[in-house]
Amino acid sequence: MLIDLGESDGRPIYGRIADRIKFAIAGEVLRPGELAPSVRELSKRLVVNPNTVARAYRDLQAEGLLEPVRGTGLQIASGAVERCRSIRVEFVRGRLRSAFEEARGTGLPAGEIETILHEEWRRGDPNDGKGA
Amino acid sequence: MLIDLGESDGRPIYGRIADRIKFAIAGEVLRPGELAPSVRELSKRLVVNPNTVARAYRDLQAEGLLEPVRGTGLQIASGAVERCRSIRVEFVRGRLRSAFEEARGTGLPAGEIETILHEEWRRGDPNDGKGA
Amino acid sequence: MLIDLGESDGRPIYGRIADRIKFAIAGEVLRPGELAPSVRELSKRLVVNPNTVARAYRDLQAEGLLEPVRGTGLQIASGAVERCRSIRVEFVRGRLRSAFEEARGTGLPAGEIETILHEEWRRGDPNDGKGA
Amino acid sequence: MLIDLGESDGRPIYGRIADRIKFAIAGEVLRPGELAPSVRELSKRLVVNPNTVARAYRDLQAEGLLEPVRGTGLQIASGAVERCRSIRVEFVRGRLRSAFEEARGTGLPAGEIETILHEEWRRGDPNDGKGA
DNA sequence: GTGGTCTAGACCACC
DNA sequence: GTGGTCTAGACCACG
Repeated sequence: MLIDLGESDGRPIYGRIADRIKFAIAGEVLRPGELAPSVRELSKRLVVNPNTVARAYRDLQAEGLLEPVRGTGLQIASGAVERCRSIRVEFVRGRLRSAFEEARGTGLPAGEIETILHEEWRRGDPNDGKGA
Repeated sequence: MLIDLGESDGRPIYGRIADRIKFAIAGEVLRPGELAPSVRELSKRLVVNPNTVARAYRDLQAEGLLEPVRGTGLQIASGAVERCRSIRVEFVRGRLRSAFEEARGTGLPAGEIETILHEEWRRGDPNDGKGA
Repeated sequence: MLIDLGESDGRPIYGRIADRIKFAIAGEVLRPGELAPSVRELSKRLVVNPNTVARAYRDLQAEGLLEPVRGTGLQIASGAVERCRSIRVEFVRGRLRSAFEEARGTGLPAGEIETILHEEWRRGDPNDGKGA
Repeated sequence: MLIDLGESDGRPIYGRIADRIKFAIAGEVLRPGELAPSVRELSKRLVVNPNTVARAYRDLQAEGLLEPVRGTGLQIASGAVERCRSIRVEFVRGRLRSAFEEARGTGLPAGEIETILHEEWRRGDPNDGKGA
């Protein structure tokens, strides 16, 4: 799970870690009541400074998605799934929106952008070319 | 021309200046052989430190889009238009690709992402609803 | 290491710093994966403004010789040694070529230039006279 | 004569113009008592700002190689040939010396530099490969 | 007038 | 601690 942080596109590592946790909650890979992976373990797995993971967890606590359990660790909060689902959708929406805005900002004709859009969208589609 | 840098989205100013120049070259607002606006003039217009503009121009020189003419200014290089055009489409392609990757990384079902994609794409389309 | 920038021959400081780093990489004084000296440290050692060192490092990044590691420093890139080696010989080749062109441009007979060439080449040769 | 200034290697134009004049005097293309080309004419031929040519001529006057003749122009001074000859040799010597110093400064083994040196020297030799 | 170099110092995000 | 961004202002060479 969430071993990979994707490309280092300039976004802070802690933010990407937090996002991954959110998506894992939304996808019910992590369920309410379960413990999030420990800071030490996760930092080893990601080959990242423990402080960085701690920072991600701190942010998640601030958002009410993780709750500390004394002497045990951090537990996924009860209402977390729903909140993460909408976060997830809004995340996607925001990314797409700003990508489109930037693309249009170049002055390229919309048709040309749309062509690229189709190409790139298909490119990552695992079902593409399979059949039907 | 190119007076506006758009929203301060966190990207560095010098990068946005460089982009504007690129798009101006690609759109033939600035043509090869012409001089780019002087550092001092542009810095006044944008209410920005001259060093910031200079940095943008330096980067553009490194990409071979501007050429210094001693004591005169910076001239748009001869092959600049073509290079800018390709830079522009690669820029768009890259943005879309990483947006899609991030969107897929959330674990949202592809169909749902596609829905959002359509919504957001139409949202910015100035011609939308015209033909209806 | 690389404490000395040599004579102030009119070339910009940042360029000489960048050259030193390149030569250090080519000579494997700095190896891929290691961190380059920090901007602040090096600027102190060279009694130079940190921005000046930063500019040198920025140029080296643009050449793909250094890679940023967030919050940690700048790391010598993996392919850097080879690239530096070729940079180094191309540097030498270019200097010699333009020196020869300029020399020929004076209209001095080639034989006379060759004489001076031999004199000057021997002049700096530490082994000269040894074998005699 | 001296229509070409060679590559714009970063050296100031006025300096290169002055050099060309010196070499022309040394090679007796321009002889003492003759008039140097007028500022206007030369600036047109070189496609250069007249101020730039004027600056070169000013420097040459300061060195005593050109003398103003009232209402007529600038005349090559009487002792100019000899002085230019030695200037020419020293110019070549200086260029070669600094090129060698820089080449050695890279840390490349002397043998390797010498190889490049031979290659580059032959490269510009018009007699090379002709025969004998 | 032009760009280029350099200094000094502030502020930021990240690890 | 690290690098990155930006400002302010001085100084230089060139045309």
